[in-house]
Amino acid sequence: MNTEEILRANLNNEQYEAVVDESRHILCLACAGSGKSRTLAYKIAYLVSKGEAPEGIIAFTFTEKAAESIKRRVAEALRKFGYPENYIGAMFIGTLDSFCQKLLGDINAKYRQYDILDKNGLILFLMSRFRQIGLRHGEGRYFKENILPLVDAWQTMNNENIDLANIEQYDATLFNRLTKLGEILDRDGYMDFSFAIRLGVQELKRITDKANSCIAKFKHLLVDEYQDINPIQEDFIRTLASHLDMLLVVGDDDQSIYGWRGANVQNILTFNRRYSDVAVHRLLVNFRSTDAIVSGGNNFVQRTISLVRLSKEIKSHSDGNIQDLRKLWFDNRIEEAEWVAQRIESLIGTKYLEGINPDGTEKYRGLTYGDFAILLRSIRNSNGDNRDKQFTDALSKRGIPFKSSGEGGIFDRPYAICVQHSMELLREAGLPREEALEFFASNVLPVFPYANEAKFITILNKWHQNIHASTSAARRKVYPQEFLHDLIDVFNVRDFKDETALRDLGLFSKIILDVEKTYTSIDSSFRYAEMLNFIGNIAINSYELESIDYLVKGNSVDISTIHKVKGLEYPVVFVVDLIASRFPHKKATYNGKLPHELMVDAINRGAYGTRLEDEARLFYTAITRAERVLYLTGSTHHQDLKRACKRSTFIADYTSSKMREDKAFDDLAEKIEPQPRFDESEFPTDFSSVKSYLTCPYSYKLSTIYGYNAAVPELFGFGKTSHTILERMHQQFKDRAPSAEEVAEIVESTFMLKHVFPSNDPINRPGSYERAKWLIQRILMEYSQQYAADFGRLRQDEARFEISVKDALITGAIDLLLLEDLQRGITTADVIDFKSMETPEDVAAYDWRDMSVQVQLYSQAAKEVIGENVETGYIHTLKDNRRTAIPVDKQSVNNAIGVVEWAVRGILDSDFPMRACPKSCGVCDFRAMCAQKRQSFKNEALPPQINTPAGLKNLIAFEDDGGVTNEI
DNA sequence: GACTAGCCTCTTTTT
DNA sequence: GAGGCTAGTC
Repeated sequence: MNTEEILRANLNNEQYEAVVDESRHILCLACAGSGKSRTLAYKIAYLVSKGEAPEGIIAFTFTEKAAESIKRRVAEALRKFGYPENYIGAMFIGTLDSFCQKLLGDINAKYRQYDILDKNGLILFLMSRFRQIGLRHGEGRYFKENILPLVDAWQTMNNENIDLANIEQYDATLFNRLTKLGEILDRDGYMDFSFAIRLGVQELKRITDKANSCIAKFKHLLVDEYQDINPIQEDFIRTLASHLDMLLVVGDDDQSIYGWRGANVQNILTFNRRYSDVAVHRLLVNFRSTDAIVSGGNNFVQRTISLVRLSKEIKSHSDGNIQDLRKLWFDNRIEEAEWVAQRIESLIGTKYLEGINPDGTEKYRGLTYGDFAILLRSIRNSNGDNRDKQFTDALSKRGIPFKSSGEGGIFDRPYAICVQHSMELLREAGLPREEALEFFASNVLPVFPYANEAKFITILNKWHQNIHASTSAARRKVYPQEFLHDLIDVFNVRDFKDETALRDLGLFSKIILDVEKTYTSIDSSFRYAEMLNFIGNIAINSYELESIDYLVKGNSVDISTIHKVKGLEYPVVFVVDLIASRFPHKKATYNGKLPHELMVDAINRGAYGTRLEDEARLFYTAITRAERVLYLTGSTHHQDLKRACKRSTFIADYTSSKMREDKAFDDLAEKIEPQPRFDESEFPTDFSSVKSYLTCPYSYKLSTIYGYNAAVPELFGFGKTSHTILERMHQQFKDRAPSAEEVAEIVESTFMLKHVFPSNDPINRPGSYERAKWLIQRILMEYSQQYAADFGRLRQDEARFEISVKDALITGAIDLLLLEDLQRGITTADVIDFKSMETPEDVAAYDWRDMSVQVQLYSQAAKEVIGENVETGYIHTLKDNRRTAIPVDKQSVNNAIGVVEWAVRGILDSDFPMRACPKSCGVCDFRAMCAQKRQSFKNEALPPQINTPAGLKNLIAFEDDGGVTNEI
């Protein structure tokens, strides 16, 4: 088939027109269920088919998860066109934030060593440096009135692109604090998402000569979910697009639901006035939902938001074989939940038309749990209780499996609380032994029955000494992650069968990681208390388990907020809790600390607040999740509310001639075998996690599924800063090697260690900071001398690759030195290894396996994608400045791919045996929570061997067990 | 129907 | 601390 035929076979007319449009600016209004992802994917494949280079294509998605989904669709479209799927490794498909980070790093490598802080991180950052920022204790309540508003002001200022200098005339205190915050973030090597984009915009605006800039290769920009873009993101998009050949934005103004965090729906409403040469395409056929659901939606938007939307009439495609649309009112919430649960039970197995087979026959399956969603406006009450309780109770009673976004709070369960309270025991010095014993008996044992009392006292004593060492004594830094691991060791969870407990502790480990990332030093009882304050005040409300993961994913009913199901669809949807004053929620306006004079634009458009139209769009988003069956429910009496509830006004606004109000559990079709819909999102996608499976599948489970983190080593960041300095050298010296002085200069300006402070007297009394700096300086000087010829021919790059193996698409990135030959392109890829510099190590015992696999995978991806012929690959160990050749012949590469395929299969089968062996267990980060046994694989197929410089090697998981007892 | 005192209730979350 | 609802008054 030719291009035209492929497009016609896979797209409808509207989609086709949008894909082949050659305009410079394209606005694609795509209603719910109109196939917008498909259109995006084919647009990208179409560009490739016209001969556009894949590396010129950028696509922004709203979340990383959405990026994965788009990538899979692009891969599918590329396949139809007969191109290798690995082309997507050359494109950028991801969030605007991650693009921006990469861009900043390309412009100046120093940004690569900046840590990106999320909101929790920023709160911790402020806590750890509150004096430097000009905050004082006792100034209002510490968190609520001091830290949180400042975090909020910082992010809003950046999101709205408000000039810091303008704040001074209105609020000098705020101005000073924000100024300091910015300075200290930069000084210490941190950034938050809002500031990263702002910096990115500044850098983009500085570009005058595109051909010689780091955006030279980009030509096409596509933006998904354009209705939820905020002002600074729009500035970024606009500036970037001004350098490019094409900008395509896709979105639906009716589904803009993030105004409260700054999204500006005006971006999409006024797109064709703000850009020149705009072509507008409308994808107005909803292929997802029945005519009744769609026409109800049309009526709804007509009544509620007709004045503030682009007018459009959505059409439905077909009704399928079943449909049901009702609004129901109950006396109380328990009855409401009971009805929902019973209705799910009665619909399981209902024959459902899924689509048309390639041979033209209709494809049916029976409905199963995963086909149902229960959507709520809010998942938590203000007192912290879960709002889904009645629903989870009703489902549990009937044995219906579900996953709920309300389940996420780890402090609702005893495990994390037990850890938290154990840590609290050491808040003050002088814990009496009796009290510790009493705590152990009444708080620890009931939760962790295998816990060891004697060890509990021992480690409390050890950490008591660490934390409360007298100020005159030599200070020891406290690493709370080690403390946590010690506690988990004492609690003895090795034989725990309760996965919730293991995941809760894993998330606790993430909280501690965040603390350690931002608190450069916890070296006093005061700082230790600060950490406890963070856990007690902030972490309790803001860390949630990602309830959707490989283990619990399964086939279950989704109980979720509407926001979380953005972009998803379900055959059957219940929108529950439709009561007045909750949905629509009462209106609110911006109430932050920024001078309102500077927030006029934001306030006028209703940003950072809630208006009726925002709530209406949210409701519209909820109902458009439904494919065939939609129930709107609510109830009068709620246990926690004194007042009887009234119906949400939205119930009356949503009308359709097919609407029923009876509560009968009638069958909609005959029953057949329930069968889950094929779910692509279950596949592992990240190479670095797949890699850990090769060492020990159980360590994969502990780190990737349960989320445990390793303790931060003292020289944390040494490898990263070494890398950064090396990259900086290559960025600055493109035609000759730097001199010793020039190397020293780059080291001086770029070297950064976040957990070790420089000595006060570096010349006479150098500390580990100085020693580390001198070490890297010496090594890089030797490097630049010995490999002087490489400057000019080599460039350092973060190379990304995608390898498609049996069903899964594996994404990876490695830092490489690429040797470019003018005629033949990239011919050599070197992985630079810094690790061996930190600890003296016998080079002969160097483990080549991981590195070899990476180089081999990259060589394969490079070959397919950019036609580069990577003939040789090396591992460059900087410590001894040696390059060791890695085999990249066909057989070696195939073995590497075979190894990844083997791991993916194991992960999909949930095959996570412990593979104890003395060598790797001795250095494993997760010793404290592992029984260190030798278990067999369920899957008996052996992986291929890895071809390393030291010959063919087994995976570490198949290393000699050294006499560890075998267990099944 | 207009007005008001008093009572009830208080969200959503990615990078 | 404020928005919104209710019940009661005029």
